[in-house]
Amino acid sequence: MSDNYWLMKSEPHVYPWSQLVDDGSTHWDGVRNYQARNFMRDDMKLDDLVLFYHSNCKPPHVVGVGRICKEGYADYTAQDPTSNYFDTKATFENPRWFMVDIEPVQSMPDPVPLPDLRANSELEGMPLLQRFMRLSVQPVSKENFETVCHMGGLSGIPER
DNA sequence: GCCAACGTTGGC
DNA sequence: GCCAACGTTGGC
Repeated sequence: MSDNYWLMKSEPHVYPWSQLVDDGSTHWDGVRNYQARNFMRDDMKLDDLVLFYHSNCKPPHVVGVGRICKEGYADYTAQDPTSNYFDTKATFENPRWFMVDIEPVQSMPDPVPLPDLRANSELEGMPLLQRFMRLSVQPVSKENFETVCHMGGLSGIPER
């Protein structure tokens, strides 16, 4: 099993954690950034765990742990002219954009606000906490992942 | 709602 | 292939 850990951002007014819990799983469409795409296409593996992060809210916070339940495949919204994410350069042969599927594993009993993450010296160097870090899909070290789980009130990294 | 940083686009 | 203009992100 791969031992990669991740963080994915979602704006709660667009797609909140509670929606993922209700849906049971979702496809992570609409990512239009090459670095984030490459992570999803090349590096995210089945059963990898993901910190689900609510951005663009007060305060931003980590709200749950998810799991990759389908590895990278073509983001079909790029080929759908009616979609907000339509991209004229995406074709069946060369889909250009990729997505994964994610499902909820555990909700954080105590969602972890960004200021708390910043205040924890154990998380120094965590990509999320770097200035002007905009990547919506980013790697997290196992150590950092476990620390955030503890801060959120979990006993450790969830079973998958 | 401000705005800095950064990614992308497109003219040349 | 440079680079200015533009759009987006996302914390504050």
